Amino acid sequence: MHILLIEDDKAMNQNISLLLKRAGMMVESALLAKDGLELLKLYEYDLIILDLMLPDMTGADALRSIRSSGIKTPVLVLSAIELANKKVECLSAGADDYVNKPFNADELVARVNAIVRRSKGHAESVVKVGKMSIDLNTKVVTVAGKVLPLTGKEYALIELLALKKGSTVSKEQFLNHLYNGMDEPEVKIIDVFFCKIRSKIKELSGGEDYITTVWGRGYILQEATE
Amino acid sequence: MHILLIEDDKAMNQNISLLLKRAGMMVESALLAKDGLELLKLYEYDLIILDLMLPDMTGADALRSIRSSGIKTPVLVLSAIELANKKVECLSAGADDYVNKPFNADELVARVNAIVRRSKGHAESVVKVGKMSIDLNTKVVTVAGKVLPLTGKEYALIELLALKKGSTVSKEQFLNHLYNGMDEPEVKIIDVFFCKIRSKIKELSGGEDYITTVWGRGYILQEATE
DNA sequence: CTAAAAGTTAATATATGGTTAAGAAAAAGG
DNA sequence: CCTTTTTCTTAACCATATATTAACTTTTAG
Repeated sequence: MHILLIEDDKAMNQNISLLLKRAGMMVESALLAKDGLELLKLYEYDLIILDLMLPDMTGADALRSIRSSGIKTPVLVLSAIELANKKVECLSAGADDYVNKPFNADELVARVNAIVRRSKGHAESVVKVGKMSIDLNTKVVTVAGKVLPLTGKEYALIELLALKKGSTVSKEQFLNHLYNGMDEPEVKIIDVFFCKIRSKIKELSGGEDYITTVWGRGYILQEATE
Repeated sequence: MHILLIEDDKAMNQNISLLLKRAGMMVESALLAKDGLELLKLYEYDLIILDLMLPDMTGADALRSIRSSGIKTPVLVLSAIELANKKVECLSAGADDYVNKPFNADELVARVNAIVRRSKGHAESVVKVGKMSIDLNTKVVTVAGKVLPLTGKEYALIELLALKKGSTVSKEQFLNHLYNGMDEPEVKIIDVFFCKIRSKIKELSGGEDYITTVWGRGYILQEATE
């Protein structure tokens, strides 16, 4: 993952850079907005981390000039000051997230990952099976054009099926996806959820159902073959 | 992006023109204020770059005459001299920004982009949902033509909803927007605020309410669909 | 046939959201 | 400063949506 870091404070710049590199990311630094913009014209990045207060340009202006030159790379704004209207200005100027200094290292890494994942996913985030389409970004599942009303856990099941489309997913994998090993309920819950999900899908599709049971192994997302 | 450049010095005019064109902008030049005003009556521009010292009129006078003829196109004033009172005079006569000569090429481009962006944004900073409209610039929310009396935090909630119109906003996101991670109160506060906001909206709208709860995920700004 | 696996349904438990009131904190006014 | 008023926050309650379990039925493989 390539990240462009625009931050004038050298110590802070090095600090963040190290932090991100340790998390396996490739970081390029710029001390001025001007330099950052120059780099943006030459290379492609997955994310821009932008300090709000730079000597040559305010963060919001830098952001606007990034966006107006047609660059759609996600931007995370870093700010030392807590000003609500700055935040609003940045978000409306096209920022994807806003983090205050001082920040927690792990949180920053997590946010960076989240933003990049979100932006990458955007291109290929809709999985389709028959009349059903699963948008992994907005987390909305549609059947025959209508929204499938799913609860959180129900969605999580379909999500995993969509992510692993083409291969069978075991009940243990579902449990793991839903509870991460913490306070896992009984395996049976998976059957119960699929029962509910299927009846909801059939209601909208007119009897069709895109989840196939693989006896003894789990479930797989595919059109019913009969 | 269409720019009108009013600058009498031919070398400088060509210089700036080239610079802006290289940044992908379309530039039309005028050597006299008179000519510039004539062009403004005929065509529409996204920005006017105006030299402060022109042979036939001072920049400030040109500016006043532009504004008095009802043209709201943003103006960036270019000046060879750094006189604080000139700057103030121009800004109060309706200029949007003020740049000194000599200027850095990249900076000028950035400022131009910034101003245009800002001015465009200005037009679309009002988010509307049903009878409710949220002006992100003046921070005033209106329902059925009447001003909705909101406290600071209450407004901040609606503001984030408006910024993220079309997608669900989680309670954690609201907390972050309101408190920036510092001394965050309990999540419950979000429910309490929405309860109050809703009752205020309903009072003015006559029962309608434009905030929809997405169970387990957050809130979303949209007309009640029933 | 039968034992294991999966489907289904209803009941119970838990989590989340709506609402209100009361106390704490902050802002406004003297 | 101190007082008054407004705003913010917490706590408590209830209603409802969701999650989980349990019990029972159906299907499947051998």
